[in-house]
Parts: sequence; C-alpha cells; structure tokens
Amino acid sequence: MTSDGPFPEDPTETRVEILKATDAALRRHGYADLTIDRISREFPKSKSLLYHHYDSKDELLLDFLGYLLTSFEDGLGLDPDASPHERLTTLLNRVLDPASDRDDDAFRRAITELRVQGASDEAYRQQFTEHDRLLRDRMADIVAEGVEAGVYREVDPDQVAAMLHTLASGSMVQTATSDADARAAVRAELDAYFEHRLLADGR
Amino acid sequence: MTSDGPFPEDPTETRVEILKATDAALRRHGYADLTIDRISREFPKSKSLLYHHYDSKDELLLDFLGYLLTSFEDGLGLDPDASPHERLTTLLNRVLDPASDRDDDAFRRAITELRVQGASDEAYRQQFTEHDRLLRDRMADIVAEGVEAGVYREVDPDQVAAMLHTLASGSMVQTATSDADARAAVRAELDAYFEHRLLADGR
DNA sequence: CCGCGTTGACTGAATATTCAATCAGTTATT
DNA sequence: AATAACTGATTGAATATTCAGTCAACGCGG
Repeated sequence: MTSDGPFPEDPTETRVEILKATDAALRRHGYADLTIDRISREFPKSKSLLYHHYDSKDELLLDFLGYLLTSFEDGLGLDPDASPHERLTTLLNRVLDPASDRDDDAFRRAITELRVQGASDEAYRQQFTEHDRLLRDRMADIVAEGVEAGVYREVDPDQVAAMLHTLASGSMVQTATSDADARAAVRAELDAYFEHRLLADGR
Repeated sequence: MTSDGPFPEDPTETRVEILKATDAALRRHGYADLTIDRISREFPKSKSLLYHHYDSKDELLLDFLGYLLTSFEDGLGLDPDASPHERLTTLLNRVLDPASDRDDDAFRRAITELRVQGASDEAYRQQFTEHDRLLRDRMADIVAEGVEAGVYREVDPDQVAAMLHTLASGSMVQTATSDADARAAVRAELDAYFEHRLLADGR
C-alpha cells in the first residue's frame, strides 16, 4: 500500500497520478499557462489517457479544485486539547506567518489563481462559496467557545469570524500577487485587536 | 473638446478608444475570455489597427492595467476638509459598502482578475506592488493625522494601515469570487475595532 | 497653385500557432 | 473473449499576429 502525501488510498491509482500531475503543472506554469499538454508532461502515462478518465479539461480541473480545497480543509486539523484562543491564533498563523517556504507560496498562488476563476465561472464560484462558509463557520465556532469560556468578551462570533476570515483572504491574495508583504504588520495589529477588542479584561 | 469619462484629453484619441474597448470587453467577457477579437468588436475601427498601436496583446493589456490603476487611485480623492476619521471610513466604505451597483461589481471583478495575473506575471506583479504600497501609505498618513490630532490613540499608523488595507483586499476578492458576502459583518466588526482599539477614550 | 513624395492611420485577408479533443488501434487483465 | 487501460497520431477550431495595400493629410519645389 502506497500512501503518498496528502493523496488518498489507491481506489484509482491513476486518478491520483493525474491530480498530482495537475498540481505539479499548475505550480510550474501558473493557471494561465496550464494546458493539457503540460499536465501530461508531468504525468508518467500518455496524454490521451487523461481523456479516458475525464471527459474534458474543465471536468479535470474541477475535480482537482475539489481535491485541493478538501486537502486544505483537512490540513487545518487543530489540536482539540488546545484552548480556543490557541486554536484561533494557530489557524491565523497558518496564513499570516511570513516565514513560509517555497511550497507554501506555490500552494497559496495556485489556490489564489483558481479562486479568481470563480469571478467568471459559476462552478468555481460555488466551490469557493462553500469553502469560505466552512472556514468562516469554523472560526465562528472557536470564537463562540472562547466567549462561553469567558476568555473572550460577549462579541458576535459570526461578525468576528467574518472579519478574521476576510483578513486571511486578503493576506493570501496579497502574498500571491504583490511583493508588498504586509503579513508581519498585520499579525502585530491583529494582536492589538485581540488585546483591546476580544480578550476579556479579567484574565 | 470632448472630455469623456475618466479618460484624458485626446493626445492620441485612438489609444483612448482602445482602452475603452478593452475595458468594455473585459467587463463583458472576463479576463479568461478576453481576446483581441473581442476587444476589436468593442472598438469602432479595425482589429489590425490594434497592432499598429501596440506590439502585442500583452503590451496592450499592461498599458490598460496602468490606466485602470491610475484612474482607481485618482478616483479616491477625499475631501481634505473632512476629519481624519471621516476620511478613513469613507475610504473603507468604498470597498466595504454592500450596496454596490453592477458597475462597481464589474470593476471589482476586472481588477481582481487582473491582479491575480500577477501571481505568475512579473510585470503585473510590479504594478500591483506599487499600487498596494500607495494605498497603504495613504491610509497610514490618515491614521497618523488622527493620532496627531488626538482622535486616535498612539498606535503605529503603518501597522494599522497594513491591516485595514489587507482587509480591503480580502473583501474585494471575496466579493468578486464567492457568494458568501461578508461585507456587512466585516463593516460592523470594523466599527467595534475602531471603538475599542483606535479611537481615543476622551472623545 | 500644382504635382509628388512621404508618412501615419487604417483595413481585410492570410498565416501561424496553440491547444482541446478524437480516434483507431494495442496491450493487459479477468 | 470481453472489458478496461492505455498509446501515438491526427484534427479542427480558436486565436494572436502579420502583411500587402488603401487613403488622407501634409510639406515642398517648381
């Protein structure tokens, strides 16, 4: 049995290879230059085989997007023993930590490029709508726990989560598309926000 | 003399027509389906003429991006008589106001699609890096004024601006690429942030 | 004022390339 | 022998780019 990276078991080993090839090609060339030919060049088998497993390029990419978002969501797994505030900051640091490696950057870039296809493509947009809702709800749950535990003030968890999630989105896009890196400053100001707005006084 | 919208005088009337046509085609079809042919269909003259004025599609689009960002930056003009806090909220409302019309949406979408080309295209990336720096600095200036005037606490203006600008970026991308609209919640939480973190106590 | 050459804006048709998709066939598996 | 996995060559459409040539304006020497 070969468990390979974030990829599931072998129900269809070839599909996994295709997804990996797509991932590699996307990172290497970017979405705009992502062609079937380039995907097949990262793929040990033939180009036509892609069409044996998928009806069209669109279908392949949509499947890939689903896999990417799912693995993103799963990779978020937080230590359930940690305190709410610890979990929240861990989550945010995943996005806001400026000490990212090349792999993180490529991943951010890939997901950002895919996201923006949702500006004109209904199927992509739906995927990201769901993804956004899921992330925001998770954040809201954590905040709600914090409020319940008395660590946070009596804030509206949805409202706080909306802002934090939007901030995370913004940081991702900026990092992927501009060299004006603001992550350190954002992280610092976020701490101030926690201090003044979120954390209960009697600690 | 014909002054037409945000477009400058007629040094080269035709260039202006080309930029307008590009704008129209981009809004109508989205970046992925933006072809020279479609641009030329929005353009009263011939397709080949585009190549008389630009060497390539790339060059045309880059020129267009420059124009778009400049007109964005110019359109920000704030009432210099307004108080710092008024100017800051006006600026943020430009992005965060959920009551946007179709034109705003199309504009946001267009600029977002262009931005993300900067994930793989160095020339685009440079433009957006500059653009980001400019916006962030403007925000920082306003915050600094607020601090000086005693309306705001003794915060680090750059740090606050970094966060606000990142938040604005995030809201733009989300609005353009997902139906999970968080603007109202973000706006509300932002007010809480102002209240608890930014505004001086003795008002 | 007249021809005439030059230039730049402009056009319609042609070309070259890229790329998704297909197909006719082969190999492996059961 | 039937089915699924797989391949290499090919096709047709979309699309950026080029090209050969027209037209109108302008300058200028006769």
